[in-house]
Amino acid sequence: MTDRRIKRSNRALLDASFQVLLHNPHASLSEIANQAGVGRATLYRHFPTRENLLAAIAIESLEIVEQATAKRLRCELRETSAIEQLVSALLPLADRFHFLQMMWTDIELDAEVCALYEQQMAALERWITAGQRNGVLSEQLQPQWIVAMLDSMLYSASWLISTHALSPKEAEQQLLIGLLNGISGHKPTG
Amino acid sequence: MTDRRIKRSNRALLDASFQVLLHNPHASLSEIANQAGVGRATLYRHFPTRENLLAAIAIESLEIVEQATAKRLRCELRETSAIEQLVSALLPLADRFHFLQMMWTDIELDAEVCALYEQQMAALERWITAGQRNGVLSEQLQPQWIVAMLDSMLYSASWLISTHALSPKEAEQQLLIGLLNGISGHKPTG
DNA sequence: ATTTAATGAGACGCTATTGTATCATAAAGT
DNA sequence: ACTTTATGATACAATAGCGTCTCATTAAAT
Repeated sequence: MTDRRIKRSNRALLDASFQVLLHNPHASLSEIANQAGVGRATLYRHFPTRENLLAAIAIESLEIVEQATAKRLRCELRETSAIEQLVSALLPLADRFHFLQMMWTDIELDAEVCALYEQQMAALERWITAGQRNGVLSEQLQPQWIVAMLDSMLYSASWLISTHALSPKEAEQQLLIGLLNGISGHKPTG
Repeated sequence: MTDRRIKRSNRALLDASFQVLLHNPHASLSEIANQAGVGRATLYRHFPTRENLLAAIAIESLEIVEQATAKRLRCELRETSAIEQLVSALLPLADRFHFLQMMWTDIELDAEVCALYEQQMAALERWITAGQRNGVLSEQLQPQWIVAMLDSMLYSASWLISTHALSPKEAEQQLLIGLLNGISGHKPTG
């Protein structure tokens, strides 16, 4: 019933377009098709319009993130190690965050993208609020600000990794210290 | 000697293009010229190419940032309040950071842009390194990571302000707490 | 008042990209 | 083996944006 070629082309296109657009947001659909090893016509058969393609990548990205976080977010946040684990799980996906942020202007009009995004944001905010109740997270900060910090620091980490300023290991370490303790010198040790 | 009209058109173009591109990165030069209340031909007389225009905005943005920070960065970082003052000075310029980040792919090829950028980054890193020596900033973190955190959190703040999720005042407060102390609950108070 | 030159309006050619349509081929399903 | 259909190649029309040029107008400089 379902032709294997469809799935194969679809994968090749989603993978290639993600990689190509990540490094050149202005890339034409021809370039993308070439990089995917697929005819331009085939690209249009799978994704009728450019917006459509971008939305598809965004949705896949959001689903990947969801898959990596869903289990962790389901159980209540009780100790700091859970945050460390979340960051560890999310950091390898920083490219996806990068893409979503970079293309936000183009994809924010898509209903499914928005729905997924808001859904995940809501889940994350609930998790964080629980963490605040449990004393793991500061109650001085608003949940949405903590979400924003997490998001933007993942982006920073991926940036520094991609420019080889930091190794992935270093980046993760720095991110956790900075996120959890801030940048202040250790005055609490007084 | 110098015709006032030149300066006036130039200002109108720089201001309008910054605002327009901030909200629609794909805006055409026609739209920009319209918004500036200037003919399209005039735009081309001032900025021969699109890249040229983008670079000009970037350079102006970097100069604005430099003007706002130079004095503060010149005197050594000795106490936390200096950081708070830097953030206060920088937060109103978050739109400029936003622009630079959003257009980075398009402007990173310009020599002057790169020079200004690296120069400011270097100054900031020196300031931070001094702050670490003085015990104001954590020595566990690499200067470039602290820079990245500052940058990305300014971006986050401007985002939340622009979406009306946080008021400017709230955003500044949350930013400072998060940046200096991190998101952890107060375990040091034990 | 006269000269200078920046501007606005518009026409023009050019290129790149988009999206559609066609048709032979070859791979997959039965 | 036979049928179905996804694909690749190609041609095509349509659009949009870019960059150049011209010329009358009008503001500014002297």
